Amino acid sequence: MSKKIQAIRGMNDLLPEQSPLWQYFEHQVETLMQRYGYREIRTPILEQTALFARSIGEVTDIVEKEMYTFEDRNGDSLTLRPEGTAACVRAAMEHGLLHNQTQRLWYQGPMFRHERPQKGRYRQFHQVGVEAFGMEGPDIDAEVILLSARLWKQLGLYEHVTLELNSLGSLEARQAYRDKLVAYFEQHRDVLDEDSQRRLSSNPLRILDSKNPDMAEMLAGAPQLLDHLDTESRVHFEQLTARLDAAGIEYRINPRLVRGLDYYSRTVFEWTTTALGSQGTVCAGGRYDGLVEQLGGKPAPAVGFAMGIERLILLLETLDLVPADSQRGPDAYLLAMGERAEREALLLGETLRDALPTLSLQLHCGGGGFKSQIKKADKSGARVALILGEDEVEQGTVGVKFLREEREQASLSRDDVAEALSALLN
RNA sequence: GUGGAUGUAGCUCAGUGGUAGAGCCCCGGAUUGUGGCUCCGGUGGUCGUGGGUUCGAUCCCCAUCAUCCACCCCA
Repeated sequence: MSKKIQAIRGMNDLLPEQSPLWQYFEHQVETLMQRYGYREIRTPILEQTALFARSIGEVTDIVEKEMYTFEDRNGDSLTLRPEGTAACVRAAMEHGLLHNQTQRLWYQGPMFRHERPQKGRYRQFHQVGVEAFGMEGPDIDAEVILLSARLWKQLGLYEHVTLELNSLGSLEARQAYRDKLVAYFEQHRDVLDEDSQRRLSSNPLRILDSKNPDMAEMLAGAPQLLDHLDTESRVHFEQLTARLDAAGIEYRINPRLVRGLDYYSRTVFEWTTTALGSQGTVCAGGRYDGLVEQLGGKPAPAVGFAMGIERLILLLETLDLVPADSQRGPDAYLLAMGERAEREALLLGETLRDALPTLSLQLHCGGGGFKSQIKKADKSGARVALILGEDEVEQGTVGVKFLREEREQASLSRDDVAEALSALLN
């Protein structure tokens, strides 16, 4: 076993049994995006390392220790994208999509992070993301949240996820709050655990999120982010919650919700579930008004989110929300007995596909006895078996045996098989 | 990166210090051309890998790799 070449740790094969569920999910997403007027953008999975260092933040865990970074043959430092927003902003800027205009974009694809794999967390995983540029009001924040809520409703997940909401304020307000928070933590340095000591200089806001019960009391007395918002951000946040209230979307304001990426400001949100163990975040995002400028563009407000497809698929499976017809077999399975029948079957299959564009027909190949062929027809999940044996060849007919319903076997003339078959199946 | 659990047939798992079994799957037969149920038979494993203890290791010990779960972090 160990000598055999295996997939890279944390990178999974998606097997045929799984792919219908993925396709179902992807189809839901595509139509949803289309319905809200979002257009798809596809960017390379490799980018210059500097793009991520400059956007996500030099001292975040992602950039410090989780990126797949390596040298190109010419010495450039390249990185497999750990998230989608940076590349999306880069591409939009590069092609002038942000020039004095608004944009609603979405993307989908693999992301890479070198973390220890566990349930719902993989080294290659897939995200669907949404990014809206050039709109600074709370209406667009509300729109992307409503869009995600609609997806949960479509998938039957809405009752199983919770929306958590917070505001980080403007970059300036956040910086001021950060200083105040660090000062508070300095006073209680003896209570801070090892992780938090480390974060004190790198990402003090994250300390608020700690699960360590020994620090709970100290954290409860810490200055609150929401008390230190600048006026504009507070108004923005109030207008957002008012819009969500009007739309009937429930949420929980979580003053300790801080995102791990540096570029967020003002609105941040997460959709979480308790059904997946410790990887409970299924979708997360927020506003990142400063990022475009930070990456060298003309300042443009932006808001977006990303959802983890593996986690959502896992959730659908856990909650038994997999649509039943996603595993459907072909309409017909065509089997043939004997050399001459085999040759005719190949052509008959083509004839039927020509005449009936929506027909799904699987041809039996590889010979075998009648019994084994019909057994395979059954296993394929097909609704009918089309039988082309020596007798049928002789008589210029084809047999139609229904495999999943009590119906008499039919014999169709080869002259008008397509019409007759189509009529039988409807 | 840290901690814990687990690695035996394609899958789910038993099992023993004397080199292995079940169920499912797959193939064939009972039924010269009619599946799902039943019965019978068959294919399939260097017992994750390397080393150690032992007359002998799949079992005991060590290491290593992988998977899973949790921490951390995050989608």
